Amino acid sequence: MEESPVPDDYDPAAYDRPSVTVDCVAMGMSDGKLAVLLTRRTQLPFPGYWALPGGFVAIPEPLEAAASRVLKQKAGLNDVTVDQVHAFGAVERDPRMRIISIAYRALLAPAALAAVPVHADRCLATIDADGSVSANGQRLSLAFDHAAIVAMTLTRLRRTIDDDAFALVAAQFTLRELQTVHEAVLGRPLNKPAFRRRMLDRGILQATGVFEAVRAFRPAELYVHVPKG
Amino acid sequence: MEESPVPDDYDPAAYDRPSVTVDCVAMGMSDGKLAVLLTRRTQLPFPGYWALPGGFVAIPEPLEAAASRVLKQKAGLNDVTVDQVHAFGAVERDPRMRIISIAYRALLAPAALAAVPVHADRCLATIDADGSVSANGQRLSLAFDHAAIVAMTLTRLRRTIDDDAFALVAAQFTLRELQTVHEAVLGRPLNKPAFRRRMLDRGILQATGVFEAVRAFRPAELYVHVPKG
DNA sequence: AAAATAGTGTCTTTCAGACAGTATACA
DNA sequence: TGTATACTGTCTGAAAGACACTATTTT
Repeated sequence: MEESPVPDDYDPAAYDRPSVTVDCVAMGMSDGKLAVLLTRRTQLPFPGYWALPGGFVAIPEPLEAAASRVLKQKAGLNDVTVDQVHAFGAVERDPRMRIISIAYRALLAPAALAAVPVHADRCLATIDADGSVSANGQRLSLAFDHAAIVAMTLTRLRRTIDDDAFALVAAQFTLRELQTVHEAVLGRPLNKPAFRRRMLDRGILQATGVFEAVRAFRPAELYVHVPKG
Repeated sequence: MEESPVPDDYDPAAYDRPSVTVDCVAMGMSDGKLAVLLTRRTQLPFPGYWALPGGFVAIPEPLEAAASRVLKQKAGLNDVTVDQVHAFGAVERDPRMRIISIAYRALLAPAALAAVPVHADRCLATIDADGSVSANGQRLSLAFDHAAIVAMTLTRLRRTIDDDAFALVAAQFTLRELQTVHEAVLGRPLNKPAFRRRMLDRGILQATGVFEAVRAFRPAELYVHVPKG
């Protein structure tokens, strides 16, 4: 029970190695709902399916750098901060060969999301309250285990939404916009006075004295996020 | 900006691949403190350093299976449930070559932990409140980035201690024992009446009517954990 | 003035911390 | 009876839900 088939002094280069990829869950607010960026596959496996943008990790490349590179190459997104979600390593998750994929998530501000061109092979799909993905009211079947990746990413985001919501609004935002982000991510309505109290009591919001562009009715004050103190 | 150096139709087998390992943070309660199982390295790199038990992932082997296998081979632990913590992929984390390591944590009941034989090349170290690791009051320098792995594992465990504490006590336990686990993991004392109320109000504890073995003073009642309802 | 949204005051409930008290075991 | 621990009663304060209210803007 004590001897390993992989002793410390063994040369790791002698082993067969799995391939390692990163898959990116790039999310943002679109039309009041949480959206995720998908690319359409053209090759086997899963031709024609929607998938998360992903790519292989190069040998001298840190994992986060690979995820950032993928977002730049596949969606034209520059300087995106990514956070690791989970490593997915089921043996049969790719039918071709053993591929371990490390999922990263990116939170895009409204302007960044709107700047991503959408065309036949790239779309913005909605993440529903149950973690499923849909477009035009139609639920999508994603390639590989990407549905599970999105679902787990949503679960994680719900735990950290108090801090992460600021990455999903513009630099200046109204409390109603912030509440909409929370509601879209959590998948349920929130109590307005309680939400405002809770946010303002945290001491990380600063009123600007400026109000949003005039709409049909009373405009709301704009706030900025000042982290820490 | 649109063309990737790793197009979908490229043969992934043609790429250089990193090695992939798992490292295991096997934790349990020892002497009222949170402890972690370490093995001493005998080979380069980091000869003589304490390290987390780890090993390479085989091609047809799921990641969780690799972590379980490592714990069986390196510590004689059978049927251990493991949970993924994080994938560590800094380029220089192993000076020999590019190795991406996926960290798993295991929670050991007191009996399982006590059954692991400790000798010159295996020890139980204490995880301190700040996430550092020490033995005999002496802070240890761990091999590779294993100190960061332990620290992140502790951070994660603190978020889920309400559910995970039951894996760190025996099948029957007193509320004081349960509180000691919470306090050891959180690194701070807890209010006794509040803790008891909170645990009992969850409806997942069942009093057995049996009391612990008589000690110097009044013995406490034993409880069992009944998940869900 | 009507309509619609921004923003607030306040009641109630829930729950955790604090602290003192009672209960039960052994020496 | 003393001592140390198990366990509980109750006060207080913090924070969230609910709901109605006031405030401000355009039409």
